[in-house]
Amino acid sequence: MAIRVQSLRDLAKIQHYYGFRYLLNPSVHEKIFDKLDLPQTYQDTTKLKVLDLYPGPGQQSAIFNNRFKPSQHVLMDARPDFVKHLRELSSTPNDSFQLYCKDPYEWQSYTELIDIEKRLLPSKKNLDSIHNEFLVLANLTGMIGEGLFMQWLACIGNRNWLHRFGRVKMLIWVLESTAMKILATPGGQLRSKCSVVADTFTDTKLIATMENKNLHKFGRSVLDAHKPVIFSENDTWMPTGKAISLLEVNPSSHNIDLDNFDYVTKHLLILRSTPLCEAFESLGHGGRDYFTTVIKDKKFLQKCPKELTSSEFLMITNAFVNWPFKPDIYMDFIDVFQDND
Amino acid sequence: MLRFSRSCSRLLVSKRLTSQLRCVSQTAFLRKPSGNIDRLSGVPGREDIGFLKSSSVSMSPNFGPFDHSQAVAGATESRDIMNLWSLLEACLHSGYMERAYSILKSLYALKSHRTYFIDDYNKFLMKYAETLHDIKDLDKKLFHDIQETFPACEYNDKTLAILIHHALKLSSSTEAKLEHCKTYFKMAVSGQRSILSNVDILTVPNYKTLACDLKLVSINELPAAVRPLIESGNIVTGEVLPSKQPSETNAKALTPGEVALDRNIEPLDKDAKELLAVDTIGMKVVRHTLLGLSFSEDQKKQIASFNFDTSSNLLNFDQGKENINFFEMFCNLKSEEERRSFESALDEFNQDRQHQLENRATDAAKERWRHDFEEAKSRGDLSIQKKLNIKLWEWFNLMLPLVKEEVRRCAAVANNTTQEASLSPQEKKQNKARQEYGPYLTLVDPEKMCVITILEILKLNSTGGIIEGMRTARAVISVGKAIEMEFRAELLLKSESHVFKDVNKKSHEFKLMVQRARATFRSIKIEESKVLWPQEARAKIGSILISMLIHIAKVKVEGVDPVTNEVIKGEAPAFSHGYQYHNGSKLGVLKIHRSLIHQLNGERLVAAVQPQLLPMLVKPRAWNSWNSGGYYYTQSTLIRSKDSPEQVAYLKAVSDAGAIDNVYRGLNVLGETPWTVNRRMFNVMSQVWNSGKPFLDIPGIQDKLTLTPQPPRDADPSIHREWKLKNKELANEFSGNRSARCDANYKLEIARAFLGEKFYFPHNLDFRGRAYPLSPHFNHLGNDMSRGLMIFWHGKRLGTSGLRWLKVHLSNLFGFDKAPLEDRVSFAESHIDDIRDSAEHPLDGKGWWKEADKPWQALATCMELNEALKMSNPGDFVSHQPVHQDGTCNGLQHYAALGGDIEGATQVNLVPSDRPQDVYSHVAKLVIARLEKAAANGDETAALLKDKIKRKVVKQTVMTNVYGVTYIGATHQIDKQLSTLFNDHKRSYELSKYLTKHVFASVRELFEGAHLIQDWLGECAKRISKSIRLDVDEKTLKNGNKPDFMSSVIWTTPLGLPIVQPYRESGKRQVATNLQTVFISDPFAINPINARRQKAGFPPNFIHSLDASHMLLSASECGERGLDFAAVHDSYWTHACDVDTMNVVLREQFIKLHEVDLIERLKDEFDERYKNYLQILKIDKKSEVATKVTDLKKKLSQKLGRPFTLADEIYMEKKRIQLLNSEDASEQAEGANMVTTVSLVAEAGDISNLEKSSDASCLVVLAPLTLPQIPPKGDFDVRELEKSKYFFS
DNA sequence: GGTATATCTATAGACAATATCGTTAACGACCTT
DNA sequence: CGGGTCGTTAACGATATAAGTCGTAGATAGCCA
Repeated sequence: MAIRVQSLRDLAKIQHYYGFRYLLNPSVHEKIFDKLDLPQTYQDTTKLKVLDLYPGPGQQSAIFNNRFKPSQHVLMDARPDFVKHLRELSSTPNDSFQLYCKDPYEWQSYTELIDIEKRLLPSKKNLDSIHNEFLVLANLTGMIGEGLFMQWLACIGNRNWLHRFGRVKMLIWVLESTAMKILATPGGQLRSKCSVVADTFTDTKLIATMENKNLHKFGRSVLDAHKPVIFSENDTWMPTGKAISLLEVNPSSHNIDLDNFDYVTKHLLILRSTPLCEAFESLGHGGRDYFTTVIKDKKFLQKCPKELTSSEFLMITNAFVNWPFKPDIYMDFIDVFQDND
Repeated sequence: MLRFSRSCSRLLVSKRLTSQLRCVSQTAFLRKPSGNIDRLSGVPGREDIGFLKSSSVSMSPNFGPFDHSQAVAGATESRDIMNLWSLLEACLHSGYMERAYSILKSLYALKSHRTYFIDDYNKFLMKYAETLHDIKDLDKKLFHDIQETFPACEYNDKTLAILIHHALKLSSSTEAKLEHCKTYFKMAVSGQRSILSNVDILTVPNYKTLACDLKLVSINELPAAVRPLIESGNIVTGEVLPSKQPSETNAKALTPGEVALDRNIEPLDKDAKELLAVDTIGMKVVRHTLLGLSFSEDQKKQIASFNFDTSSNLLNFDQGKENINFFEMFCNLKSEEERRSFESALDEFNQDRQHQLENRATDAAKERWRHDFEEAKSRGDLSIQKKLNIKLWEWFNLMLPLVKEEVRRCAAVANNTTQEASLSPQEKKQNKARQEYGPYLTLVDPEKMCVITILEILKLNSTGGIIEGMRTARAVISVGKAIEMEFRAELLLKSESHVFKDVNKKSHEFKLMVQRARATFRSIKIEESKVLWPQEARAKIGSILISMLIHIAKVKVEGVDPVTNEVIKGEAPAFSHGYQYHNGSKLGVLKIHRSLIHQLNGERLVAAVQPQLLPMLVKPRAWNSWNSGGYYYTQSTLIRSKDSPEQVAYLKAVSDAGAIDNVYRGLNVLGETPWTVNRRMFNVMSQVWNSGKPFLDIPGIQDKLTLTPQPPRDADPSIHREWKLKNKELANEFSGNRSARCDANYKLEIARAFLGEKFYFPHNLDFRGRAYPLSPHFNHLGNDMSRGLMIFWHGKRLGTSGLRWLKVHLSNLFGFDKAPLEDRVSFAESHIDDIRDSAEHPLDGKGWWKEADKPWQALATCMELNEALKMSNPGDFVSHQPVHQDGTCNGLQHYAALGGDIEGATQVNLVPSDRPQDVYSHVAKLVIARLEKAAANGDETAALLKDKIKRKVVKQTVMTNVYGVTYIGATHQIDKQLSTLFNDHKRSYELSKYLTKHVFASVRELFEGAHLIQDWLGECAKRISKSIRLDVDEKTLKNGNKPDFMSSVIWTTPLGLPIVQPYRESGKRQVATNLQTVFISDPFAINPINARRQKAGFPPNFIHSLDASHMLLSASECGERGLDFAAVHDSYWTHACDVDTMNVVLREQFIKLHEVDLIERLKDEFDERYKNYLQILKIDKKSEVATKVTDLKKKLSQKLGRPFTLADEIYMEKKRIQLLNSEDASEQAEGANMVTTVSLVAEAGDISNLEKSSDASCLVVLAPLTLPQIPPKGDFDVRELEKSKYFFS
């Protein structure tokens, strides 16, 4: 039986949105799913298991469920007002549509769901292709959203958390500003560590985004390449003043040590506009001497970090790993602020 | 010609400071004295210990308020002035006269500075004159400048002094000299005497010429400090005149016998001569005096062979060498008279050593490196693991040419001798930067700069939470500051030798006179050096030097090639500049290479301690003004308030009015107590230290930080997170241990240097008036270890009472301090065997002393007691051990006295009683009672905890509760106690949180009165910090109804010290340096206050200001009675035999302090100080007042044709007050008739019942600032405590 | 219905610092009337 | 000679960074009479 799809007006009656913003207009959702062409990945939806994180008012969950009829659809949310609403929604006699009242922010919640209570048991797939039986939906448009997204990205790099099951596709709603950071291109204004990491470990696409005056900041190339569905802010609730975007994250197959890569990109991107030959010195004692010896390409050494592609960063990381006098990357932190003159 | 007079340069400086802080504000009209303060004088006939005089001064200050209006109009200008000054000074001393001249022009352009401009011009003239050969040129230059370039500027007597000095120097004939000087003296602004008072310009020979040769002035007109020098007539010739009775003050310093010795010094000098031929005459006398005393043959030999040449015999930082043991010699002397002459000889010797010490520190370090290097070279030792010093010497030699080259370039830029055209754009930029920092970089000898840079960087290792390095920002500032300090010291030394040049110090007595004259000279000079380099300049030169060091300093390194697994040797920079992230913000770090770190752990770096941070060998310069006292060659300020120009201004005003002499008196007593190192304790500690093992609070040697093994890559994120946390914890512990060991090392090494020496601690105050020694590493406020290392230099016979107190002291140190005194005595007596064992076998015995609360001090006391008990009459033992008397929860004692709260007073032993009350046990009991009640109601947590509550659990929290500990802080304290009982970290924290609530509630219950006062203080602070002054600046109000609050809480302590809470928003800016930009705060910026900190800090700060007053009062009284006195805030120390006297004194002083109702006086002071201030209130929209206000606003808004803003409201009210305070009766009437929003609210009277919090139904109004009613005072009479045995015990 | 209490959410701020980039103000050279 | 225009640059301000904040104030709900 179909899950109830409600009007924006009705859903807006839920008292607290906890700073999150959701696309509620069903027709836009349908348009998005048309564009996503999920059946191509999930040919047999009877085997499809979906983990729906921060489903909130559950509009997208309902539409998705009605459209693809996955074998299991777990909605994880712990926020009282939404839980109340979702409980009603999931009370329809549809076994696959299950509410799990735990906070998706806690790693603990997943361990309990999967390893302890064994309520959701995704299959483990190899790294040859995108996981075809497991999908993650999430809305990270709240305050903690950006941080959580970055951590999930690290999980993809480490192949832990949900990504231990394989290359699990994720459809994630994020703030437009976050999406811009993730999709920033080499040389671009917003190029930063997270976009390099996203480039390296995933294939990420902008699927949909909210109409606003900042759209152009995505860059023509991104808009042209991804052709996102554009929707109006009136299709969403609640108005937070910040636009939201939907990203499709496809983990790529890779075999890279995240920690070293992380260290190198983090440090180089601090001096994002300094030529490499100088910026290398900030990687450790004698960095300039070492890297300028190892890397012969003079032109490359004149480039600056913000212009580098992910594969160039990879190359530097490899050189770093082979450096006999490399610093201890795990000592790269500050302890408590203690000051005494 | 408009003339203004200034009698001496000190005044000049003070005026100059005033100008700097002065603000062109019209606030005077708001500050009509109301006579409120007069009312405060209270009981007639009671003496004023400072408050009355001081508060009346600070109430109507001669400078403006500190807020945006100051910040914008005044402060930016005063910042400009300060920057220009420091640049002017730098250029003058670097010899960039042209640039200096153009800076003068800029200074001249600042109108508000105009009156003080002549001082700057004089500085210029002084330097300029040195380049001339004919006095006429100087004359011409001056009159050209005064008439043409700076027409609004008048010369003063200092200018004339400069002219005279040069006239004497440049004129060849006596006639010419006479003529010039005559002319100049005729031009005197306020008399010849005034000209002659410039001892920093006129040299001693000048004075002599003027007085003796030219006979232009009479000897009586000379400044007092110089007069004896001239009178003795012993200037250039150096001939020893038949000893005339030395004039005035120094008469006492010499006994006739010594003078006699002076004259027939030859025969005795013979044997010494073979050993050392370098004694100066003065030192011969010292040696001679010493040899004349009744020493053992051995000691006489020591003295005879001791090198009294101070430059080669500063402090002994050498492990192998044993310095002469003055202390032992002193103790062995039999007669009082001998001891006195010994001390005066030692003091004289130490004068010279202190002088050397403060001036030669960097050279000493460099020499040590060179020495080690050459020694290694001669041994042919070229091993890879070179000794640290050798490495440093190599770096020094590599760095020096770079620095020299940079200095050269800076000079070239400054002299415009670069070929701008031929330079690349980058070099042009560089040169531009050089123009800014160049003048500062060319002041100090490049060699010294190199040494300073290296030392500073090594010292900063592992600071700022960076594991193997330091923050860049800190490093650059530290280096810059160190350079500046070096410059100041050199400058002082240079100008001193200028003034005293040609003065031959051949005679002993003459030397003493010179010493005295020098002291006067120094005081003037130090006070004058108010100019500080801007942070920016410090950062810039620091970064230049550091980047050069980074460039050249290399270390040998080993690493494993990850591919081939071969061990590879190589060379890497010893320092590396990089960044780290913390919470998403970047932090510049300067990392030190591991191999160097390793070496640093093993070696001692003590030579790096700046001498300004060591105890002094001579009595500190006595405090007599807000910036004069402490060390001889470094300026220290009375109050440590580096970033609060506001407090400095108040302090200055009060100090100039002479209202805080009581503070100076107390502080000087603290500084005059001589100390020495407890040699036996030092030996025990050294032994422990050298073992490298952890012992008591000394951590063991640790090799390097090893992190826990990393979890597998695909482990759950939570596991990764835990791993990271664990690592942080490890690193924290590691660096904690390292710094603890490092700190212990500093202490021991300093102690080693001062073994057998007599030393003093110069003190100053923190912003609340609490006294701290200026030497930070080694002082009696330190931990148990440093306290155990120190004893009084003077010894006093124990006597019966002393012996008893010594026993009590031991018992107290064991934590057995809540029993009646008799019991404590018997506690010690029952452990006689343990005491002997501990004293005689500290490390290989039973180690009873280690069980004490304060083991090191306990051991020291055991040793002292043991020695005493060995004697047939222990009362005859001469004891050096300080004995402590501590208040029982001193904060609460003050609260109880303030509130007259009998219950509280009883608890903290203000009320006489047979046995001491133990607050902590009492609170523990209350907590248990509460928990039991809760447990009975079925609270499981309570049931679980109720048996766990011990005195110790609550102790710290009760103690810190008075000092405003936060809920979180208290929870941590309790958790520290509980976590030993529960294994589960999280669980114990939960329990602690629960328990904290109950402890707080219990304390509150027990000290009801104290908490009422605490709340009252807090509420006052809150209202004050949320108040608005009437004449605020527009900028303050820029954001609607949320103005920036600018008023800090200000009060006057009973001793008259004005306290300004310095809590303001940080206001930092980015400054570009060579390495990176650094984020530093601008000391001149006046920022909005931090209301939360103002509120949270006030109650404890107020109490601290009281306990500080009590301490200083007790100190000066103890000094008066001839006691040696020291204090750690609320713990008072003296000789065992003097404890009884001290106990009387401190009780008297406490009573004296609290006889006045301090809270009432505080409220009156607040009412006066914050009169006419406004507060923002939210009241019920529907109330009558609210409607009136709304109507008025509407009306005015229509009239203005725009919304009526908060700024308008304030402006209107300001106008009204102005009119009301007017002299003109019609204006007064007009003011009385004026209706403003504020007047409407004020008319309504008490509107506290109308206050609302909800936003919807309330109206924001301005109301006059009112402070809450004082809580009622209880019946406790503070005089009772006179008889309380356990008040302090 | 009202008020004392406990829990919940929203919210700002301390990004306890620095590199970089865009905008604006200021300055100066040059040209035309 | 004045003024206007254009170009350059210094100066200032804004923004992003990393990636398990957190403390608090204010609102709301749960409580009782």
